[in-house]
Amino acid sequence: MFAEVIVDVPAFQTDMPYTYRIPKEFEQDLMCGMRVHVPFGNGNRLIMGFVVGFQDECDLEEIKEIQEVLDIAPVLNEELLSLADFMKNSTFSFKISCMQTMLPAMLKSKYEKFIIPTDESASEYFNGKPDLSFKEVQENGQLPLFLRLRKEGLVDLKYLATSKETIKTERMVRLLLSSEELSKELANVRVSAKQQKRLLEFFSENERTIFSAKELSTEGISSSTLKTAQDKKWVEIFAQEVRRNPFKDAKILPTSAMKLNAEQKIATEKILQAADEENSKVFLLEGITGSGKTEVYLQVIANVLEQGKTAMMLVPEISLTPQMASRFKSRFGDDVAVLHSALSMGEKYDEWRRVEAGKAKVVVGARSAVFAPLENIGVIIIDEEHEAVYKQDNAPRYHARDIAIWRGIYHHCPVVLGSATPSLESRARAYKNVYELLLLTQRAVNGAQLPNVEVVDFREEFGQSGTNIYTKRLLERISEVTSKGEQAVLLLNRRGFSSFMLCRDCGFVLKCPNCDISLTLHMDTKTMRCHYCGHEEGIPNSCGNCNSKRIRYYGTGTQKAEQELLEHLPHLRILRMDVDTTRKKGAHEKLLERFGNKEADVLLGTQMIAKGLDFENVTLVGVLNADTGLNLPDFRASERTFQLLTQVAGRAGRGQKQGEVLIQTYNPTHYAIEYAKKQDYEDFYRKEMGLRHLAGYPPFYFTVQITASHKEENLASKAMYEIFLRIKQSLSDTATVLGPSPKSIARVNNQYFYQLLIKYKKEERLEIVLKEILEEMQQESLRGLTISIDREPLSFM
DNA sequence: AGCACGCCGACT
DNA sequence: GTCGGCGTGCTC
Repeated sequence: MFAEVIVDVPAFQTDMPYTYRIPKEFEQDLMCGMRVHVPFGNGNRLIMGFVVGFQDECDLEEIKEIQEVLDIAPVLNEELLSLADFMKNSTFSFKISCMQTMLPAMLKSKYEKFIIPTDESASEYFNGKPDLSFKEVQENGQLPLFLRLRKEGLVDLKYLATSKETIKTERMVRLLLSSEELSKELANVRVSAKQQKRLLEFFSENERTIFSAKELSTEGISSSTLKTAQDKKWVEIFAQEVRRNPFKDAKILPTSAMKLNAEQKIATEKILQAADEENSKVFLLEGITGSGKTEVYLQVIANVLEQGKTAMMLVPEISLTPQMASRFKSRFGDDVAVLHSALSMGEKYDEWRRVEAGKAKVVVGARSAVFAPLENIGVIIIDEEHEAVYKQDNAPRYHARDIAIWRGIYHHCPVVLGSATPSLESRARAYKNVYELLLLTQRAVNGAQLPNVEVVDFREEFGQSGTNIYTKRLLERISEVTSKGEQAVLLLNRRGFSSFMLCRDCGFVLKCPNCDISLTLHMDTKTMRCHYCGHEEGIPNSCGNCNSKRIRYYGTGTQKAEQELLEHLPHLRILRMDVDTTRKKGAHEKLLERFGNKEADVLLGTQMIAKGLDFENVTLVGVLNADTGLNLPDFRASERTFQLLTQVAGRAGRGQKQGEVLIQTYNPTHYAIEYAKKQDYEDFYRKEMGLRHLAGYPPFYFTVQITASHKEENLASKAMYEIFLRIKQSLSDTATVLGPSPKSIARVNNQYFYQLLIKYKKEERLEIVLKEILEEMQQESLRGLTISIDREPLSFM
């Protein structure tokens, strides 16, 4: 018997199954979707691979044998295996990358290399150790020595592959004595053995016979005491598997379903009807902020669970919306698995395993949770479907929405895309009845109204209030609202900005030595860091160009905004929420909890405060600078600005009290701001669609971005030009190609980047042509050239 | 990706 | 002469 294996070598030449002999002892049990370790290549280094098929015979001359089987059950089921095929084809990426992306990082293998003696005469170099780490030998500069020894046949290389997965265990103590034996031992115990006596007493006072070592230690029974007791055969110590539960300290109270209004009811019923009919249609749930989309999700999921099915819900980044996670936990308790980036690798793995074992029937998570190994899915929901984070911006460049729709078809279940400000792509599909549109036009809380929005023109205020962060009008409103005991949320829009260092004398900006980009200031680590290659250096105190000491650091701006606000309104209690204050695990939740407990009057923060906050005492939302981001070279700049303003405006007036929103801007007449003021998505949609139509952008056209990179600039540009010609001749005349052009950040990690953008309506051969190009560019033995293809890119920078 | 092989320039 | 630099081809 032979197995087909996809090996962990993400490269064009190896992106295919390799055949391996199955050891006799695994012939019966090896299944598709299991992980194995196999020898690969000349040196027979060990690497991980996934079994994807079987063969009875194989006519290859040399066949190697599977070295180790890592799983007792497949980690990728049949569905996910065929999803990997879909992903590979639609994102132009390697199969192995797709498969790895679908699994928690803990299931990745790590590889190590050792040098071992093969002859006694070599033992003098090993200091009595059985082997030496290759890496350490290399770092010590001893590599040439050992390479020579290897040529003489005295040492050899040994490869080791290990799965990272660990199962957390806890030391448990079980009493082995009956109650009679216990009292006997207690009577006999020596007076000097105080600790042993304490342990016996503890067990005789308690009914339970099993305690964790941790519990006992809080009772003052140390682990050395336990060891002695174990030697005396009083107790047994054993390891028990424990779940790394990210919610173990959270206090979560159960909640029950709320009453739905008429619109919510219709939406819920339509979705449930599709679920009943096993209809894999896609709904676009367009509901104004505060219209109770979440309650619709919750009731749909509750109903689907009652039918014995499972459910999945994606959110942009759950750590940003802890309120959402706890809302799900409150309603569904331990049926919910939460998967998001703030969890540790172990926590993610344990949540994943609960899903895989069928113990969790609802998955709530960020982008990659779309691959959760749920079976029998009854509904898939994507909240805030317009968010760009649903698209992964490195390979495989998949969009969670596409994966969700694929899985919906596989499971015959509906997919719900929810948003107050749908992406134009989705809204246009609803218009063409590809998706079914469900509208929520009313705020769910009885009597809650959409807030009044006022636009304040910054230009008229310039220099008046002694600050260029706040207008007089906004300061007045903050003062008034907070004096009534109500709260305010202030958004500092940082889109398209990062913190950098600038010399006031010569204008020098500190840049990365490897990439054409300025270094970003990180106050938490006190370093300047490159976001692209990870290069790091200390914060300079003089200019590297002219030696001037007059250096200015442009921070996130939140500190400055806080400081200036305090200068004007010194009595205010301000909570600042930005990268600096939310770095620590759980800090985000804590800040929000404090704000919810009214420990502060004002919550001041960057984009992260725009989403999902639901505090009924917030009656004022201020946007300090609405314009940032409007002028980015991105055709979605207006859409993004409109979305952000609408989202943040939706934080006001969620309870009975009327809310108000104040938008400070230099562009009061820009349509994104005018429509945000009216909170009118539909009008914005029509206006923006008109502009996209004129300019020939999505959703009227599909887009594909091709990027070529090489460490020699002319080779990158030459390759891109060849690709351009090749594409141009194979496209119909309804398609256009923009470029080729150097990327706006032309050099990253000492590689030069060139790109082009294809806009097309219908090109049936495009996928094939792109695959051909990828292959050809490999075979031209243009070494060091990397081509990447991004379908429907969300950023053109 | 990463390993071995093989072909050239810079040293003992 | 040989050590080790990197370009080339291949991995069941």
